[in-house]
Amino acid sequence: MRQSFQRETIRNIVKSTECHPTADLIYSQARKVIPNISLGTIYRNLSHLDQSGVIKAFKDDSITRYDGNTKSFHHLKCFECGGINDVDLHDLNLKKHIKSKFNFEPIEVEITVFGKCKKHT
Amino acid sequence: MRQSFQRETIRNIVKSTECHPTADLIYSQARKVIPNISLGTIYRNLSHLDQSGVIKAFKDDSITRYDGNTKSFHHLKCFECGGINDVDLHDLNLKKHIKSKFNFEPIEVEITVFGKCKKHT
DNA sequence: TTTAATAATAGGAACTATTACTATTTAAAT
DNA sequence: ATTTAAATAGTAATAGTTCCTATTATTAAA
Repeated sequence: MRQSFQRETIRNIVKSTECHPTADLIYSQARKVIPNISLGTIYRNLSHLDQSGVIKAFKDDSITRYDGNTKSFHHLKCFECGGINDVDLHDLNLKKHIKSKFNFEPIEVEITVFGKCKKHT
Repeated sequence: MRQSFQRETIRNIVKSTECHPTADLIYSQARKVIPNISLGTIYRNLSHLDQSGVIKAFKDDSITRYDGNTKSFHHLKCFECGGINDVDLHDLNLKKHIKSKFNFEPIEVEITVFGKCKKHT
């Protein structure tokens, strides 16, 4: 993979926030640095970065969001403000349980908990 | 809510399968019964049925699937065949854990386990 | 240090799932 | 039977994303 200023810029934008930006938000941030960057470039690079494990893509409703934190796999999503927080719910027991009970070989466990965050209780 | 043959047909299609059909699949099944049914009618009614708790909608990647089983909330998805199975992972402990550890009021827990089903191990 | 090969880009068209719009039809309450 | 509003068919519009193509830029090799 050859290097490009566009990809570095996109990488930095995703890595420097915890807000799980969408392609569109990343696009508008990137345009501040490279005014004529194209949306195709945003998507292509986000995809590369995701596939190479540098960032992590996930679906929020029907929109893709990107996470600079590749360590935490689970999310707490607030019904009130839409905010999403990364958490680690260490799913090992769940994996064992699934393997023995359902005869299914678990590889990845995706958990999203919907509810109310501390700001709205 | 007034009754219609279209809605009943759609309901029956979703209720009589465990394959989590998409709107498009339901559309083509419904056309066998009502050849000129429109896709808008499919979506409108699936939405009604979901909101009234008769069926359950969920996102699989970027497509919406519909589940006649409203009791099981969690899914096992096979990487190999794409098949999705309903399971109940009784998430009560998870809810307690989240509430105490993250100061977040959990309402619904969505779990999807990706891996290999018994046909592919 | 030029050259060659090809990855990456900008810009725009195309695609897919879904929703919105509108004139017409239909269920069911009066 | 008449009335009223919900539901419909058909179609246009939308949003997010991917695809396409001519051009540009990075890197490896000569």
